[in-house]
Amino acid sequence: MTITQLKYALAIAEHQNFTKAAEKCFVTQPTLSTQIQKLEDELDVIIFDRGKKPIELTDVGRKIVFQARNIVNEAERIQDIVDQQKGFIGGEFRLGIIPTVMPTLLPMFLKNFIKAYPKVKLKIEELTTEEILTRISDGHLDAAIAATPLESDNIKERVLYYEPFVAYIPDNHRLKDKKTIEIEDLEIEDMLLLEDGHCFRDGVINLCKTFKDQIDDSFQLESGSIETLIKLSNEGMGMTLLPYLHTLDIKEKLNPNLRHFAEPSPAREVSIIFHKSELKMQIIDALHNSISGIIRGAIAFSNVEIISPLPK
Amino acid sequence: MTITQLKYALAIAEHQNFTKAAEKCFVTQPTLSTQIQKLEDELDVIIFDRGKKPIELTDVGRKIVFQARNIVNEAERIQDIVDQQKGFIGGEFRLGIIPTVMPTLLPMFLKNFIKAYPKVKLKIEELTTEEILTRISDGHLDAAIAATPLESDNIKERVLYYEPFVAYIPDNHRLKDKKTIEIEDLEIEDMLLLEDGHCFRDGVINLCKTFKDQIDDSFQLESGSIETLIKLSNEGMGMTLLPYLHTLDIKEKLNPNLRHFAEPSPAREVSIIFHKSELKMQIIDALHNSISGIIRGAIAFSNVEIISPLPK
DNA sequence: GTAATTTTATAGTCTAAATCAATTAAAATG
DNA sequence: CATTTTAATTGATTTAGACTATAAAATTAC
Repeated sequence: MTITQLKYALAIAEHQNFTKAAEKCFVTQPTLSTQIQKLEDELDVIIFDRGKKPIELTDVGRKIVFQARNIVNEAERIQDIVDQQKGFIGGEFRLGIIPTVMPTLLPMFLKNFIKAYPKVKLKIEELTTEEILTRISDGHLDAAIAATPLESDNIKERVLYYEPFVAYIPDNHRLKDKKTIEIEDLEIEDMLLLEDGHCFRDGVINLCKTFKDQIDDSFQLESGSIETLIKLSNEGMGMTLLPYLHTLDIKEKLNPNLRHFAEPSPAREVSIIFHKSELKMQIIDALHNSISGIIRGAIAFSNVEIISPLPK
Repeated sequence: MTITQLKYALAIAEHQNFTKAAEKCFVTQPTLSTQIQKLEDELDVIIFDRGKKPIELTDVGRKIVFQARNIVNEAERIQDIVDQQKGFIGGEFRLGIIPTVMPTLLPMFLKNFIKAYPKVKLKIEELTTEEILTRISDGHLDAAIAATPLESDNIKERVLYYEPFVAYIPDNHRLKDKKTIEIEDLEIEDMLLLEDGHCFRDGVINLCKTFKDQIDDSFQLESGSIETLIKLSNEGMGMTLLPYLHTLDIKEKLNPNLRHFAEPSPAREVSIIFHKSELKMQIIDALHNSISGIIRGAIAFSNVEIISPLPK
């Protein structure tokens, strides 16, 4: 049994197809066929059920592939150890970011980061929290930036910053004349919420929930972007809540519509999250430092109340 | 990087010697030399410092070998998964047993066990608790039978039975005329204790400690075997405590010297312990079942008070 | 301080294993 | 039923792993 064979098995399990898996492994398809056969012969079990199309794992196969994932992960940590020893910070790094963080945070730190760590090949994807969790678990992402705490078993979190919510009150809204908003003022019925893998949205719902127990989701409107949200709000669909960093680049003429909360401000916790195996930890540390440094100048709030992104 | 190379590195790290490691791996010494060189070339680090005799690990080398242990352990679990799937219970299994359990328990279950599981090649070693803990941690033992709880990080425990202590009171001892012994009767000064990787001995000391805070170890005598202990006791060196199973095969003429404790009897907890990775769990389960079944007839006590084997 | 011994590294050879290109076989699709 | 997709097979080629023999280096013995 070799690590290579296990990697092949993982690729086939993932793509459910020898040919595609072979491409991903940069070998020919017969190579995969023979290597998997050798593995199956050595263990004397059938791992893949070729009877079904697309190919499926047998029951043992599923367990073996799960364990193979562990072995391959642990094996990759050897290179990690060496990199750490050499102080080398580089290689491919796949980072996921949730939609409501992506457009504000990324421009702030990316330039600095690639300058500070030119050997790191960052591959950034905009993903929902849900997608992020599965992709960190299955090894397709090295880390991600999301609202926390998530309380997910296989995933560790390291807080980057706390981002207060700022209310956007359209003209003619009942709260228009208040200078600062109280949490008690929020009514889920006249609030526009952003669908964001449920995470930002659930955070806001939790905020209102403390004062309203019954929520009828059918009245809520969900939009795909902060910009749409503001436009809808301006057309009289209700007020909305914006993460603080988004308010920094809002058009100046709309600024009068922004209302800060009375302290402690409701806020979301934004963290870099990664698999508990702590693979590529040097790069995660580098990202952490890089982002923390940038954000320190932008967010000065200290007295905040964290809103959980989890439903209920 | 191959699993084989990692195994070679582990062997060399253990024996600090290429030649001896080669023998253990059933290959020639040049094979090890070249494979380790290939591994070092690929990772571009030096793992072994050949400058020193005996050979030493470099700092990175130590980390790499530690990780290699993880990888090899995880890799061996693949075969485990397959065995479990097939219901196969077999292969080599290295079991450690502490001295005060070995002579009584082993004859009781061994015959039955090898009959029930003929494919398991049991390798049994008599070891102290301390030796057992290091050998389970470094993978030289698959499991062991010892007094518990041990509260060791990497090790899981599964209780096999509770074994009460029985007092052995020599003729002319101050307690000779009591029918049953109370814990309060015990005096650490006239007690003979068996050195047993400190575990049985510490258990008894704990027992007395509840009534005496100061112990002067210089007065205590330690012997290597239960038989010697009884003889010394008979020569007026003091009373002693025997684990219940030992009293079953004591010579009949000495039986009058045995005194049971008033309930709840002080007892030791005897468990099968194993690495937290739960490798070869089917065999551990088989041993557990086998021993539990046998012991059920022999020990009928229920109202017991557990004495911890840990110092202090 | 040199000889003997132990231990690791190197060289050259052999064998087995891994991979590839080309082809066949089998299944799914249209 | 023909076409397409996909896995298995074949045979050649390259690579990797292991061996024997030997050299080099270090340690120990005398």
